[in-house]
Amino acid sequence: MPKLRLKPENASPPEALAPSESQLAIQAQFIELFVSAAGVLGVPRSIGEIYGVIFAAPQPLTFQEIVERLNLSKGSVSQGLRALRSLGAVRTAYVPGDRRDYFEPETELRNLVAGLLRDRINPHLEQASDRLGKVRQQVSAGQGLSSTEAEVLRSRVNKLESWRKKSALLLPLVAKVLG
Amino acid sequence: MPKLRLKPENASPPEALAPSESQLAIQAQFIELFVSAAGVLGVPRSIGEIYGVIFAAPQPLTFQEIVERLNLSKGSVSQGLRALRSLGAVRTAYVPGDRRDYFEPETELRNLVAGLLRDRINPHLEQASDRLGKVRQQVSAGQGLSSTEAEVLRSRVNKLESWRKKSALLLPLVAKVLG
DNA sequence: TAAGCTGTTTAGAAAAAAATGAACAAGCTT
DNA sequence: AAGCTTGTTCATTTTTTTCTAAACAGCTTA
Repeated sequence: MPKLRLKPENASPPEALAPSESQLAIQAQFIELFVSAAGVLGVPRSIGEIYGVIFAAPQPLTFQEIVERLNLSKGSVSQGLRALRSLGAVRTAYVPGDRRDYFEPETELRNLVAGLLRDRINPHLEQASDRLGKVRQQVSAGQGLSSTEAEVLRSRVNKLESWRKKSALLLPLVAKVLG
Repeated sequence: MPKLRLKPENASPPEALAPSESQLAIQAQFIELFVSAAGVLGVPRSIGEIYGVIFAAPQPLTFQEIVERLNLSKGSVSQGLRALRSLGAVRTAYVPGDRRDYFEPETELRNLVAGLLRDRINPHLEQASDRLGKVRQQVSAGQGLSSTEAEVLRSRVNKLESWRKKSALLLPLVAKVLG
């Protein structure tokens, strides 16, 4: 008989028992929810699954538990957890006398949104600011444009500038409402 | 000598002349900007290009002009324009005596954001509401949970509910600030 | 009604993104 | 130090998304 890949059940570390059937059903619902959210946010499905399974767990989960419950490869889980930590969406919890990492969810919307803004939105906004300056220059210097054309282009650049300002106004407001 | 694929230059329809060099440079800058924005929003690059080229043009563009300026296939442009129209990001402009469609950009941030919310966010929020009800039910009915575990899960569900409420609060506010 | 435009649809190719799995590092334990 | 355990890295494979090209539909004019 080949190796059966049994879990070592005797040396009892402090991890959760195998989830009951109803726990599994609940977990599945949570995961669905976050997978759908991942779709909206444009992040990989697996990241939604990982956050979901952590969010659905009453206690912090180990890396190994995440891998087993989701049937994902270690590689995917490792990468997914890295992304989630960088967003501040999961934290590691310390468990005395256990070398393994335990993961628990950040549940404050304010902090989750802040992470998204920091990691995904802000860098692009800054880059956009640079580009916008460049466009403005070129439009000013523009040769070979009829004056009405030049006028339209200037107004387009001004529109963009006003978008930028409104965004800059909006983001702090978002933070405030969520806090 | 094989066919040279000349544009018929004699029958002069009301479309713009070939853009000058500086117009091309300006156009390129605008396009870069919107391609980058497409990245943030998670829409295909080609859609960013199409919106960009329309935004950069002092006059409305024809389908054919978009195809030529971007070196995209007719298929991509057709699909991209459909998506942009569905978002309300481009409109068709009527030109008397011309059978072709002319495209011009929606430039009000308020309307652009409204389109995104309508097409991309709202459907997911509604779906999330449904799922959330389901989870709540299952957590209430949940067997095989210790009472502390059940307590944590209930609080997680409540968190989700509060996220939903805050989002519902936030979206109108966004509309207001942008208007 | 044939022939020419204008644009749409869609099967399949090409490109991009995501997931896997095997090698590897780092830390314990014996 | 040899052998676990825990997790990371990264080259490769798989899956998904995006783009293309060719057929086609609907008008308009000859």
